[in-house]
Amino acid sequence: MTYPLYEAKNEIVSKLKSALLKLNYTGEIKLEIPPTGLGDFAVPCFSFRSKIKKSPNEKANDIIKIFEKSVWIEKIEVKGAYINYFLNKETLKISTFKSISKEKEKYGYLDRKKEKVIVEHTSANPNGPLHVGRARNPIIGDTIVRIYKAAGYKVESQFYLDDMGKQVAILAWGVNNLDSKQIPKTKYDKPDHNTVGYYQISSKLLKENEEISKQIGLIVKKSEEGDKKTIDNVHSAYAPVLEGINESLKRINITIDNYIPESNFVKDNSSNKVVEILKTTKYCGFEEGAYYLDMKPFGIKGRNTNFFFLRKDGTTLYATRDIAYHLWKANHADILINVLGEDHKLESKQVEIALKLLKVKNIPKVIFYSFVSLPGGKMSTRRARVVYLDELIDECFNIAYNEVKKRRGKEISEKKMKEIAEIVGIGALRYNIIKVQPEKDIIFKWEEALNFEGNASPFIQYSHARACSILSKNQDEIKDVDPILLNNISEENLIKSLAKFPLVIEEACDSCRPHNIPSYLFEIASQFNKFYRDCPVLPEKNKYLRNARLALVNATRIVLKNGLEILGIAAPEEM
RNA sequence: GGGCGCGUGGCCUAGCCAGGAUAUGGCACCAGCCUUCUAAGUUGGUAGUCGCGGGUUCGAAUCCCGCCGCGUCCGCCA
Repeated sequence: MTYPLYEAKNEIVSKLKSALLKLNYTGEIKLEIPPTGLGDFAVPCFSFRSKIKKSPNEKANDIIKIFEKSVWIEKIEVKGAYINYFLNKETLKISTFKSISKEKEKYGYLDRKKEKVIVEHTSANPNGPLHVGRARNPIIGDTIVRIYKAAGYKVESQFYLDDMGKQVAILAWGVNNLDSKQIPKTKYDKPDHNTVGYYQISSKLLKENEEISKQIGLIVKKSEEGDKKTIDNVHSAYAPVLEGINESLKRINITIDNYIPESNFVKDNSSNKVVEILKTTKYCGFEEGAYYLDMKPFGIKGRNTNFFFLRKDGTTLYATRDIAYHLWKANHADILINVLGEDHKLESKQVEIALKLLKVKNIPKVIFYSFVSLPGGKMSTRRARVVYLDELIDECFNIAYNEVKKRRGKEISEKKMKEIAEIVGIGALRYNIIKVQPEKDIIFKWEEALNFEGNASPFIQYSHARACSILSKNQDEIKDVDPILLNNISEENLIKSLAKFPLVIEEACDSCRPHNIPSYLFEIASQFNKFYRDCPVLPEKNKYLRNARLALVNATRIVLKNGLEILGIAAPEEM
């Protein structure tokens, strides 16, 4: 499928190319979006070179002299060093309407591609419920999954399950040795919350009691040696935690396609194969029976640049198994994306270097996010200084519920109010996290997380509900739609923005910027509300104009719904 | 000590990768707009040395160098 603005851009670029050729100008063509009122596309002429010395303004004038009008270009202007292009409004209106009404729930989505993508995200230690500190991970990850799907890729999400480490060993020891009476009751009757107490108590005991510390160490060692009984025992300890995590994720519209246990790569011996190859590289070093790679030649700096991949007792380390996992992933997909906390930056770099030494071509693209911290500092499951994701979800629901009750309490049923509150609350949560660039620090403040006004999901959902409300009140068939009749400035701006949707998806995907989607949807919702203010739809007497406006409302509804879908946020028909 | 990331009105944030036209929007605050399609909306206003100092350039929030602040990492942990 070819979307309207792609046609327009192609036309400008190809005409510009031939103009430059004729004039003997050289240089790269950059299409920009100019400030409001100066046209739809702009080309700066600073960088064009010519034999005779001329100012950018003179060059721009030379170019537009030989530029012909066309289907897409209605007007060309020179302002300073810029050529400003004004699109033919009729062409834009007609083709945008045609495109949206043809593609419907697929509008904006890009052509199917052959490549398969694996997105690894969340991968939390299954020792307790997800907390807000790492809550960005599933939300960023799942949004990336949805963006890549919208961009036409086949996508699989994976949760790398750390079933061998010390964290799960501590948990397993607790489950095996502690009496359930010792475990404090939690306010959530959920398997992950019911289990985390074992972890918290045994990690306290671990510090105080050397014998316990030894026993936990033994669990780790046996796991790493691939002892099936131990691995199964650990599995039954963390299984309820994982079940609880899954439940929470499901509530915020996230499902993981596959859980990949770390122990797989010990069982199948692939981590040992990684060790054998790494040992043969010239960067390999040996220290008291343990093996490492010297990372200095690869630009890694710090107190200690040795990257150990084999202990003196012959067992592998977390990073070694991670390398084996990536080796496996590289053979199962064309594009790999990892969503990781910023604490994994060094490890991720070490894995990347090792993969290159193993001649792996398919190196993952990694999105690092900064931790969400509390006003007093960072969160910690061990010290029980946490806000759990479940608490945040419930708070979002409660606030949303109060809002719905305040506004609609007299009109709609309790059940309906709860449905709406769930949709609005979850939306607010996901939107608030995804609208900020992953690498920015977030200090978690309840009043900000739960602000439902302005640039927040309820605003967008509300606009969608408004559109649905208008459409549901219309009894007549929407036919003979003539978009050319829509010449109010609010209508024209809205149509232009609707036309941009595919470009936004492409950009969000190519540059891995999930936060582009929320800002685009905010733009659409704002413009729709301005249209709503300026252009009455149902009361409009002229039936042709009324039909065209109804079609515009429907087109907006489609874009809002499709866009919210990419964010994993439901689009309610009423609020 | 070193590496990496971040620093934009009182608070939050876009733009930075690919330098370019009056720096984007939101929250809060002030003043308006509901007998008309849901006011979770909308109009206007107050508010900015783009952390600081240099440099490159016709032009720097954007690129380069130095410094400051915050986060994070530098385990035979995960």
